Amino acid sequence: MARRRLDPATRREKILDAAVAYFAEVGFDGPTRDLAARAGVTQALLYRYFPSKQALVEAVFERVYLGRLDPRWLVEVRDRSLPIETRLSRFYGAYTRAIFTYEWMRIFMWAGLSGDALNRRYLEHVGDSLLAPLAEEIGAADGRRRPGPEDMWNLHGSIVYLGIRRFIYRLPTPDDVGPVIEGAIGRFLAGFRHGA
Amino acid sequence: MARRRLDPATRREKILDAAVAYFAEVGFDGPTRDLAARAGVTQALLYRYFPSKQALVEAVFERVYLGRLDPRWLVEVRDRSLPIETRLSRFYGAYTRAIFTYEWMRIFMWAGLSGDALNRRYLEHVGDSLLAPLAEEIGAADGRRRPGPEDMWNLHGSIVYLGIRRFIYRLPTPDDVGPVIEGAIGRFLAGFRHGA
DNA sequence: CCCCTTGGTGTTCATTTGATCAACAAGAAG
DNA sequence: CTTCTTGTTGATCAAATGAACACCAAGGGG
Repeated sequence: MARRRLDPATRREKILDAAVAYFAEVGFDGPTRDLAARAGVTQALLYRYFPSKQALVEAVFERVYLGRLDPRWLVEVRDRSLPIETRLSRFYGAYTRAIFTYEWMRIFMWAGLSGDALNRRYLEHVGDSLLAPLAEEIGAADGRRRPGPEDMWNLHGSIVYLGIRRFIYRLPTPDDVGPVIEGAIGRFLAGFRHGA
Repeated sequence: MARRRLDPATRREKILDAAVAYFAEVGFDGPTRDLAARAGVTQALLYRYFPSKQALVEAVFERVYLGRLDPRWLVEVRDRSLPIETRLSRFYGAYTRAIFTYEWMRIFMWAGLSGDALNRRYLEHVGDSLLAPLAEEIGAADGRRRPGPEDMWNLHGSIVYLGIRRFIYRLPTPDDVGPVIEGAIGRFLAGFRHGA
């Protein structure tokens, strides 16, 4: 086998990169031998950089989850000098740019099905720290009513489902998600104002 | 081991029932020994009723997918003597009663992630044979415009995501999904009429 | 009551898979 | 050029897993 020495830091990164792509594709039950082959490395070497497969999986989680959500998004959402439509569009534009990724979407779904606690914590965070402020801003813009949590999850789901169709089910979806998202937000706001 | 003889048909059904529940929970990589234990049967017996694990998995697919969608739903959707809101609510009421099940939702998602062809065919069917007629009826009721496919997927996703939150991510959701669905439909229609 | 069909079990096999370890060799240091 | 550190490999182990098979016994037919 071609034996090239890399310094531990970069080798670890290469393995992690391969692991993210590999687990995203086949799930966490994928054998470490196949993963090693993809990383261009022997299976034994994985265990020099990670004590166990579980540890490698957790490093993948960390790599994928950490630093995805930018706190500045919320600051901009609260900037009431802009119309609520614009703020929501910008927020979900940034949000989908962050998570509409083959790796993120699929690893999140594999982990969700497997019952990983990180998912629930992440989604509780979405509900409490993202959707709640959004609802508050929509309520403030409307002046009379404020969307409830289920209303907000409804909007959220209508947008996220586009990523699910694309990355989980691998179905054809529009290249540019911008207009679709703006349509969803526009309908949500208009529908919220006129009626339900 | 308690050895009770059942006629092949019922035994096969019992194994299939257990397999549906088991694979829904742990995914298709779950070992056949655990499945057999759940079915109250030896692992070897599985191979008397199914030639391979793959065959068992396919039998599970058949059991779960077949006969879920009722053609009568579409007939009722096209009954223009009723307001479009009512027709959509009834349709999605029936649809969610059919698929908002621990087993269906999770097996569908496991299969989707694994890239099973049945999923794509099912979703193409949803798009072509369910959402398209729905869009036509909404267009006819509106008189001027007709929602595009992405608009319809948007409505669909906003509703299905509720099931994803409940059964995939195991997050708390309202016991009665009726009002949530009606809210989503109401907002969609109102938003479609007034604006986007 | 006996027999005999066949549903069911216990055991075993070949692979696969996570993990370990002694040995090898790349490449910096002297 | 030699040496020594250590990144990397090939071989190997034990457990898990899909599958096969000889044998056992439940329970209907005579």
